[in-house]
Amino acid sequence: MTQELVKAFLKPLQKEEALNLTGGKRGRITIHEVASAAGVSISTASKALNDTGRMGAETRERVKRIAGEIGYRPNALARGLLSKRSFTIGLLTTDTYGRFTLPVMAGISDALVDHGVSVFLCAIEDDPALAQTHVDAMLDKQVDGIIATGKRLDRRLPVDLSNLHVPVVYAFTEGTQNSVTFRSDDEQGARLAVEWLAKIGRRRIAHITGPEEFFSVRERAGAYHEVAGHREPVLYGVWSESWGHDAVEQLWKRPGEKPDALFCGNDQIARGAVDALRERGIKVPQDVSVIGFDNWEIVAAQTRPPLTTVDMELKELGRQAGLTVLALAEGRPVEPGVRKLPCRLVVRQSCGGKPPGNETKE
Amino acid sequence: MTQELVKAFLKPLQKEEALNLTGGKRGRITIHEVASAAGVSISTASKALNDTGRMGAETRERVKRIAGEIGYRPNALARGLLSKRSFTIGLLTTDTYGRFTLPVMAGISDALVDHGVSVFLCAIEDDPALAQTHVDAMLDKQVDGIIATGKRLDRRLPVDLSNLHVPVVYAFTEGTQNSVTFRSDDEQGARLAVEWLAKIGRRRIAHITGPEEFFSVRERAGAYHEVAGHREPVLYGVWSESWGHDAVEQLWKRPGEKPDALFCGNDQIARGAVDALRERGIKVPQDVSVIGFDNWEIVAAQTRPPLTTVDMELKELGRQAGLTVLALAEGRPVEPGVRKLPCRLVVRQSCGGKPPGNETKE
DNA sequence: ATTGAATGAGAAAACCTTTTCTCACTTGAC
DNA sequence: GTCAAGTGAGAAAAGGTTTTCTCATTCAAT
Repeated sequence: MTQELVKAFLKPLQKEEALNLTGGKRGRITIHEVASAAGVSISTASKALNDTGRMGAETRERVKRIAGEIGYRPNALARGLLSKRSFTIGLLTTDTYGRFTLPVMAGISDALVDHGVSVFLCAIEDDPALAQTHVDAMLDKQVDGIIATGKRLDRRLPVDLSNLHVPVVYAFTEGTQNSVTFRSDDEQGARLAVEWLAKIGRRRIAHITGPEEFFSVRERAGAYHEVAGHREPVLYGVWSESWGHDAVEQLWKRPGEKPDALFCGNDQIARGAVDALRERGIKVPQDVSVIGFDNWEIVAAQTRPPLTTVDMELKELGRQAGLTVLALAEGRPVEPGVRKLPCRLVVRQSCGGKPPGNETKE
Repeated sequence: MTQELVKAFLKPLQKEEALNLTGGKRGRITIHEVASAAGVSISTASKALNDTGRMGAETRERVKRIAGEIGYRPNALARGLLSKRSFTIGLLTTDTYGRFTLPVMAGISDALVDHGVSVFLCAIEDDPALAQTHVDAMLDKQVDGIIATGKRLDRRLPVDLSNLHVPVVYAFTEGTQNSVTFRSDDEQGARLAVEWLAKIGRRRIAHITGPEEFFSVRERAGAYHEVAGHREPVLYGVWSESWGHDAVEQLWKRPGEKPDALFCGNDQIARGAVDALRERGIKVPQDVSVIGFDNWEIVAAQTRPPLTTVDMELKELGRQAGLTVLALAEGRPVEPGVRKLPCRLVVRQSCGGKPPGNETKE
């Protein structure tokens, strides 16, 4: 037993010296260093660190301890070369502004960081050539998968991802046949908003929204009609504050009874509407309730009064997209199709009805 | 000559068959496939594709052509393993909101995409553990460098990057000793704003800004005093619309002559100020000029009237940070120190003076 | 004809890690 | 005292690419 011990202590020293003389490399610490410091072979070191193979418990512990002490971290490139997994995914987005991409990104990162996966972010405007460049770069780097995201549910990315040999998941953008797509349930979100207005006693609910060619606009308008009926008009326009402002002008110029609630297609429109109402001396929420869509903090929370609005839970959407692409990368089966994630109502002060306080934060 | 040709055509075919039989691999196309398809060795294929080594022009062309035809793309992992360059950098940010990070990111990506470099985006709130996790993951993946960015010039990231063996560049956040840091020249930006107001004839310029503990607030206030003197007060507050609103109330409640211009610390404050002025029946820009800071499109362009504001050129800042980290990664020398990048005045309608039209877009 | 250089192309090592296979040694049973 | 089984650990291959070294051939010059 003593002999073995002596051997065990002599051997590493010899190797160490030899190695230090030859390879005074400035580079990172490799498993080579660990092995020689621990007086074992590379294979044993590897097996010790990965809890695989057969070896004495003492050896395993010693290798692990020494690896920790000298700060060994395995080279992901070398590991990936063999395992065919780079622990890297690509996020492709057309939303340069970041309004939708950032929460999605946060969710993805959040879901994947525990799995050691990093995310390449590539903002491709609507430039097919740029998109292709980025996709190529990602594939060269052996990404385990790609998540495509955009700023519109009904738009495709300017690059075809359908025949890649890595899994692709679509989030908040239109996917291809037989792909997995995550999107918000705008219908349910709109219903949530209108039902809330109804619940707090509003009866004349108008809907001011974006361009009718947006799929989500039509979906939201559909749900609005289902719940609110057809008593008040739907005003289609653009996604801007000034349109919200103008729409209120239009509504209040019409003869007859005025709406007692406005369901707006996004927070910017809602904000424009609130401003217009205030200018007309109409009190929000006492006289008219206003509800937005998106829960874009910077707009919704800074409006006076702060906007009650519908949150599309984009972070959760990103989280699920991340987990899904990971599952696909690991070969686990995933049912293709479109998954609609429910929206959530964020109650602030622009509707009245219920006191603030249950407002959930981002 | 004919014999050689025949040989050249026979050889690849034989090899091809052999390879197809043995290795019906589902994986990507490797240089192996290129070599056998072209009837040359791997080494020759590599040299042909990289324009290195000695070989006949015809061989080189043939290899290149065939590589193109069968869609060969080199495996960046394998390449990186040898070359010690992963053509990957990490972007670390504490700005989860993306207000500052996104333009910076766009600039970095823009500058580096041509060099084949991809960017890992890691949003670390203020969580040191999360930050360390991300940094470790990046280092494991052998990033060629790291860019650290934040939402405040005078704050450090919650993780120490000073002794990494990869280059680190700081952008819009405080760097460490002997590092390269890029930041906006807030002093010059503020001067730009105040001088513009003076130029269009304003004499009583007040300054409504953020918390005094922000370095950039003090810098901007300093420049403001230099140009405008001390006739009007500086109102320190928070970075919100409501503070802009309140500050105007304060200013107009005071006895005596009122300001004819407001230089605001950011666009949100400016917007709140504009709203407050309108509520008081004061016309912008006829009675009072208002100027913001940040050129945050979503706020600046949607304000009525649209805000004249100072753009910090964050995209350019990102571009330079990207090129710098690349230079460092390639071993080119870079002078350490803080580089201040000039701001740019974006003229919209909230100041009057000059008709709109020279507004530059993002 | 023989040498020398120049040319074209391949063999092999290297990068770092994981995994499979093999080998030597110990232990318990006969 | 021999055998079988079990145990601990190392050798070697693999992954895809680049690079250096070596070899064989050609051609010009002696």
